[in-house]
Amino acid sequence: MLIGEYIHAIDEKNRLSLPAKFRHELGKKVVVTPGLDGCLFIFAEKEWVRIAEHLSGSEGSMLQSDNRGFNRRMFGGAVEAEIDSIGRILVPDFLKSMAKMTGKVAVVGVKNRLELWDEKIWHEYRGVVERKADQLAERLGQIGIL
Amino acid sequence: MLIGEYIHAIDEKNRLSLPAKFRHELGKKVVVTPGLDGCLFIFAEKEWVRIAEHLSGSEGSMLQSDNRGFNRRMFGGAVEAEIDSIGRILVPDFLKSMAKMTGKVAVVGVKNRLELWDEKIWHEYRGVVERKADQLAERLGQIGIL
DNA sequence: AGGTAAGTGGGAAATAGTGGGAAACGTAAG
DNA sequence: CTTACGTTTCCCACTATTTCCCACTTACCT
Repeated sequence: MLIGEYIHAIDEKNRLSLPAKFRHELGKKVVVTPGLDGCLFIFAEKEWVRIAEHLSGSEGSMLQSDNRGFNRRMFGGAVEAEIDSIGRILVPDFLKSMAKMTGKVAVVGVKNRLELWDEKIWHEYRGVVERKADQLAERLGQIGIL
Repeated sequence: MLIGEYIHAIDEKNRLSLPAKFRHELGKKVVVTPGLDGCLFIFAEKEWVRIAEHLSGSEGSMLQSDNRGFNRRMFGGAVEAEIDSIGRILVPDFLKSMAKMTGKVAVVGVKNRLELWDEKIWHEYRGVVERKADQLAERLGQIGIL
């Protein structure tokens, strides 16, 4: 399971080190796609296949036209990336700019995917979620944590 | 069952000794996550698996904004930590700063989890709860607990 | 009072992350 | 067809961080 948060640098050659902790689970090939809320998603190749099937299978769950748009963005923007010998991937310019990445990037494990955020945007986002304490507590209660 | 309160030091390498009393019940792997009211939660690995399963209940969750925020906090904020040979774990910087930890940490057993508090914040919090104790007791009585 | 267990701290070795340069490749112009 | 330039890919080296190991101190139990 992919969990945890790491701050890494993306350099002028668009190289990004994936945290060592994630490498074994990701394998050597990953897929980078546009994400939601201003981040990018990274899936292990296997997981991507599963997700892709699932997305095309969920046609009924939203309006047809919305579904088409979502799929075009997801699939059209997706890129295969090899993890090189020292654990880095290349993030193409168009994805890098979609996520407004400038230097420092937050690499966040969210169960079955990684998310890439511009560091500043990530911290703002996290702050917003944190302030919704009531909702958080309620959901934790539902799960049986509290 | 995890009960009791201990004050331990967290050093500049982010190492924190877990009280010996808790070690057997926790096993050798634990998961540290953001908690509520400014503390961190620690779960035994087994307990975390149970929680994660509850969280990943619905597959459509990725497509709903509230779920994304909640999952990002729960999974992105969580970290697996091995208890080393002398009973210490590493608390990553981002969690340490989320809980505003500075040197002394209160390690509190709360049934199925541990909570980590900055010592100062913990004592303030406990003071507030103490002052509300009468009201709490009355409520518990109404519910029929006491 | 001595022995054992627990908590704390520091140094050395290993690893991870970053950056730069050289080689390979492709493209375009001469 | 050749050459020059720009881009991409691969490889190496440096630095910072992390991890492991050992030693000291304190507290507790016998």
